[in-house]
Amino acid sequence: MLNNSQYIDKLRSSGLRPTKQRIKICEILFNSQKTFHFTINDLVEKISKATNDKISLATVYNTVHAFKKKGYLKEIPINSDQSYFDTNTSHHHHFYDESQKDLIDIDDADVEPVKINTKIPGKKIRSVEVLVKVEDIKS
Amino acid sequence: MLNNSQYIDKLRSSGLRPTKQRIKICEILFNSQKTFHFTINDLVEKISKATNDKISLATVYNTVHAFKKKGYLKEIPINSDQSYFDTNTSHHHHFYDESQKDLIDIDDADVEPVKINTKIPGKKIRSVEVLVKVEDIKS
DNA sequence: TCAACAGTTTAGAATTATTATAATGTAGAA
DNA sequence: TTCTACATTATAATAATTCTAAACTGTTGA
Ligand SMILES: [Mn+2]
Ligand SMILES: [Mn+2]
Ligand SMILES: [Zn+2]
Ligand SMILES: [Zn+2]
Repeated sequence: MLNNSQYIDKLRSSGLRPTKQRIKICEILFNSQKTFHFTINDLVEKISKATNDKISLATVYNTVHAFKKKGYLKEIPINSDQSYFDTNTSHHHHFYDESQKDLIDIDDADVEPVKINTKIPGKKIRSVEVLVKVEDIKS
Repeated sequence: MLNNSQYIDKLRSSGLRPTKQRIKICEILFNSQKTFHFTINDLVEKISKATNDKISLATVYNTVHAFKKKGYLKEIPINSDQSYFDTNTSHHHHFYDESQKDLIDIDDADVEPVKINTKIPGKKIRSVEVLVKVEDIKS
């Protein structure tokens, strides 16, 4: 969607230096029409397919965490050994296909707002996430 | 709540041999009035306080996974490095206090049923879980 | 009663995701 | 161009979890 100079602006305006590595990761994460879910490992593979210059694993972690902190990525709580990240930062919920180990967005229009009729004193709500685990019908 | 012979029956009827280690873990997990949440590490600490006989880490993992498979424990998807387990296997949702790293049950009466108006062909729903992340108001 | 077997436990090694370290490199300001 | 704070990197460290393979034990049925 955006070209490099737009990523550079985006990074600068976030207080992040537009380094080669961060721009490349922006291209991979934010160039596509569709949003998607990924693990750090997925991202490392995408990077190695997209470029000959390697980006170190530490930088991938650092960048993903920086983007998450800036709100450009969300981390999705799937109980798993690996963290799942989401380039779709709008409010939405997920199916998790346990047979295929696949995360699928649920269109927000398809979920009635979740009503919680209780609260915890001294705490404020940061997010409300619904995870619908599904599996093959036959199993 | 139950005494040892009841745990033995419970284990036997589940097809699990009632070994010393499993009975001890049953006592720790299911003897208390209130249900609770724990990590493997929490459980290991409880065991070492409750008995002089050590139970190896591998057995703790094996047993927790066996109990989960039998439906005596639930695993709660908090994105974290550690798995959280729940002795409350009835349908309910959670607050996760990000300031205190604390999991708190939400009484099921306090949550309106979550309505999902879409489905995935060939898949059936296994669970619907709501996670409400909260933090200190000041932060 | 007890031998035999399947299932279980165990210590320790292996694996995997993630984070820390500390040296080197670089973007941006002056 | 020079300087400096920030970023990247290779590598080591850490931490959760799983694997391995040998020793052990609950149960069964002769
Ligand atoms: Mn797990
Ligand atoms: Mn994390
Ligand atoms: Zn999503
Ligand atoms: Zn709970």
